[in-house]
Amino acid sequence: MQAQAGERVRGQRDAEATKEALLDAGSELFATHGFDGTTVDMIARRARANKAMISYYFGGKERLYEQILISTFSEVGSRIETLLEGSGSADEMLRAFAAMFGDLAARRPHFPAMMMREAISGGRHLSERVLPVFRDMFVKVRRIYEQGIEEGTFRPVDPVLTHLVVMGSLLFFFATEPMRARLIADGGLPVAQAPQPEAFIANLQEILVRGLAARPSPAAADGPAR
Amino acid sequence: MQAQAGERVRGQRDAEATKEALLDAGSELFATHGFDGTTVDMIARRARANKAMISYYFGGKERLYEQILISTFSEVGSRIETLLEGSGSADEMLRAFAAMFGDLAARRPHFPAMMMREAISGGRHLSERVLPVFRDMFVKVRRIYEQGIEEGTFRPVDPVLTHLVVMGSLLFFFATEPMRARLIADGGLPVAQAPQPEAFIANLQEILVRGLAARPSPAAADGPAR
DNA sequence: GTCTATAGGCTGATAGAC
DNA sequence: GTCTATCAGCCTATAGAC
Repeated sequence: MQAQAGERVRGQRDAEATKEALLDAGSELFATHGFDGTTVDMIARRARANKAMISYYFGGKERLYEQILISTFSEVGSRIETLLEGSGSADEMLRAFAAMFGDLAARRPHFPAMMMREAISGGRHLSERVLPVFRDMFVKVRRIYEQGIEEGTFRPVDPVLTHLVVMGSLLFFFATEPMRARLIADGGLPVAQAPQPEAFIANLQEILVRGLAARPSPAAADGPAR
Repeated sequence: MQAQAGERVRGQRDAEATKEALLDAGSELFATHGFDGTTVDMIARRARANKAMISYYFGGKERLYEQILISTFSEVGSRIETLLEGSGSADEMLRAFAAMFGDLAARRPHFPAMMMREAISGGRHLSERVLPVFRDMFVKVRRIYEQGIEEGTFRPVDPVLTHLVVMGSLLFFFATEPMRARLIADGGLPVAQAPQPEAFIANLQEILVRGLAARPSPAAADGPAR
């Protein structure tokens, strides 16, 4: 009959903190080494927890991985949902989507690599709880291109093919950032410094908006005066 | 029962055929399941060879993998080299590069996934024999954008950032083809049929050439035709 | 060259002490 | 809730038969 206020015992790591640490450690390791390349020992060590805790809290390595996927994809899905509620021209929404993806990758640095790995592996771990989120994301972003074509902002491109260009560019850039950082540091690539995410997003936005435009470009439009 | 003339007794096909079978089986399995997700048993079974042959011919699983990487990347490198020897406007070369990549992915269906996996893993298996090929590829394709900017065909975009858009789109499309095939077959994606590679390449070419163009677009150019 | 048998190490999971 | 100790199973590699 104690007070229901969530007063927490401090000075010692509680269950919630251990779960969190395992989720964080797992995210990083699964993203970098893949599911099979990551051992429960690695996860436990990085989380400074005992490996028995993985079974205790999540029911095993596989279910920890699934939990991470669900949590990550759900956040991505809700962010996109929020974004697409706002209205605007297809240009603006496409730019906003790319920018949002950049923010998301900064907040969830392991999401792009995990998604890419899942995709390459045929979506083997995309269970019935993860797949709907994934599918909704696709459907909603596709609407941007469809809307752009309907309103005459975009050429009549194939929305699916275009979506693949956008997602491929974004996921690839963020999933391969660690590799570029490593190669450039080692002098393995003839580039002064690693490309910055903001610059990449800006470049992609320009290419897409100009590349999809129904009319040449805003600056040089020769269409009829309105 | 008698042995048929001209047919090899099972277990006595020649060495070259066995090596080839192991390389082929390894390519497919490593691309689909990754290095850690593939066991020598899986490779031997698919190649209809004994798993001891992997050590016998290649010196172990790791060295088989490296051999596959080197062979694949070398072909890619020489194809690009040949392509870039031909001259033409940057538009034409960029289109040709995308088309060549499509051909390459058809001939070497496991190259995109393997390259993507390597990139996500930080290039951990890119040994000193593979890395130069990889770097050369980057340097040579980058020349296309630099040339386009110099000759005034392209806007003054950042060649590195642009290269990442191109490679990301191409690798992503081909590396994730199996996943789309699976999801569409299962009704997991609201798409009638899987996008065709030729259509994807064509769509990408249009987006890139228009998106990079210094002048609005060829069709609506307000300047004199070249 | 191919195959069988097995060695030796690592993996994920868990019972039981605290 | 956390940790140690331990187990059964699977992994790669290889010695030796044919």
